[in-house]
Formats: sequence, structure tokens, C-alpha cells
Amino acid sequence: MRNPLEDLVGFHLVRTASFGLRVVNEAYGDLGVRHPDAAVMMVIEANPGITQSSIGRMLKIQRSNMVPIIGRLAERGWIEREQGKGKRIGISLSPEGVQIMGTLRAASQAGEDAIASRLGTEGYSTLHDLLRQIS
Amino acid sequence: MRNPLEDLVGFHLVRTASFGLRVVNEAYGDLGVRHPDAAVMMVIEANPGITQSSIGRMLKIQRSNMVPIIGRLAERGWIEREQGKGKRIGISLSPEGVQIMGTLRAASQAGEDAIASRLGTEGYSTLHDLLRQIS
DNA sequence: TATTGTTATACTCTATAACTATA
DNA sequence: TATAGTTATAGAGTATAACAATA
Repeated sequence: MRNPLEDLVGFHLVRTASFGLRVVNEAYGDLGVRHPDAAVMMVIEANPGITQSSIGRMLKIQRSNMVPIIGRLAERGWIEREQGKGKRIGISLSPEGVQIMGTLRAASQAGEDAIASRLGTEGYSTLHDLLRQIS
Repeated sequence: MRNPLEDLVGFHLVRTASFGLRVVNEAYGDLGVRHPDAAVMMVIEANPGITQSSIGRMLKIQRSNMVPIIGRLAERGWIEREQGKGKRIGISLSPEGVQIMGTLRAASQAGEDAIASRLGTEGYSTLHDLLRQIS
């Protein structure tokens, strides 16, 4: 009973990515948020006043697919929107959004820890370097 | 304009996995097949007479989600099914299926090459080793 | 009782086309 | 004309529950 895909880096990449996502998404618990929303929150935190199109470009999320994400975050009261030039809307974290970031960061860190605990700090760092050379 | 997710291995894992999948899926061209079907074909090739439940366990595809995949492969005439014990059905490649494997392997190799060309053979091998330690 | 194949269904994420508004 | 936000829609992939058939 042989799995010939074990020889392919691509196979392990998909497996490992999905493993990491599972850890992260479970770490959100009953917060009812998932990784794309959390990723958007982190980008907003680091870039107050950013537009949703810019966030999408950064995370490779289509402009149209940003709409429901931003909608959910606004509905939760985690972000604030301020009209800019043209149709531009500058997005920033609300005070509630700032509050929740600790939890979101902890969840993403749980994913990192799950990987680091299997590789050690050196292997983790090497993996980071290699992956950054690809995409 | 900073992307704080660049610091996370998990982020790069998802990016890189999706990059590899894109290369592979584009390499299928107009064959009208995609990576889960191709992965199933490779497992069948390596394990003639395997059941679809076993394939699912190997690739972490739910039993129920194997049904349409096997259905498509049978419809194309790439696999043959032989009744076994109980509800077991042994699956093997048909002559047409054997023929197509060259194309499928070339596509998956294109994904590997895309990664290897960015890392060199040593980096590629290191990445393989690291990922195998995780999942 | 455990396993296999199956149906139905829902959810998440992604992809495309087309529209409006404004610089 | 280019960009931003939006709507609608389709597709791929995944997840769960329930059922029938057979060892």
C-alpha cells in the first residue's frame, strides 16, 4: 500500500498548509471567525486607513471577494470606515477590533507553534527562508 | 504598506501550496482533469486493485467525496472496477488510463520543477525533508 | 458490528463578468 | 481612462449525516 505522492514536495505543501490552517481555525474556538478574516484584520492593524482593494492585493484575495469579509468585520464592530477620495474608503481597527487582536494573534501563533514543535527553531527558520524564496 | 503575514510560515505555506497547484493544474491544459483526480490516478497506478475508501484514507479525501472523482475517471475510461468481497470494488487502471499517466506525471513534475528552479536541488531536497517531518 | 459505497446537502474559498462612481 | 466598491454567479474542494449491503 504505497503512496507515490509522498515523493512530491507539492503534495506535502498542500498537506502541511492544510494542517496549519486546521490548527489555526480550531484555535479561534467559538469566536466564529476564520483565517481569511483574521488575516485581513492583521493587515488593517499594520496599515491603518488602507483600502479593501489594497488588502486584497496583499493577500491575493479578489476585490469582489473582499466585500463579504469587510462586511462581516464591520458587522462585528471590529473595523471603522472613513470616506476617502473617489470611491476609496479607508479602513482602520475600531477599539473593539484592537481588543480582539490578541486572540487572533494567539490563534495564528498556535499554527506557527504546531509547525515549530515538529521542526525545532532551526528547522522552522530554514523552512521560513525556503518558502520565502518561492512566493 | 506592510504585510505582517510575511513573518508567518503558515502564510507562506498556503501561498506556496497554491502556487504549486496553479502550475500543476495549468499543466493539464485542456485535458479537463484537475489535481485530485490526477492524485487518485497515481495512487491507483501504484496500488492496483485498491478500494476507493483506501485511496481516500491515503489522500485524506472523505469517502463520500471519492464518489464523484471515481465516477469521472470511470466515465473517461481510465479505470476498471472489479467486484470484490462485500461491497468492496477493486480499482485498477485501464489501458487508456495507463496511457494517460505520462501526461499526468508530467504535469505534477512541472509543479515540482517550478519549486526546484527557485530553490536549487539542495534547497528542494531540504524543503522536502522538512515538510515530511510535519505531515 | 465494522466497513464500503452511496446520496444529499451545506459550507468555505476562489474566479469571472459586469455595473456604478469618482479621480 | 484607471481605480474602487459592489452585485451576482459559478466552480472547486471539503465536511457531515444518513442509508443499504455485506463480511
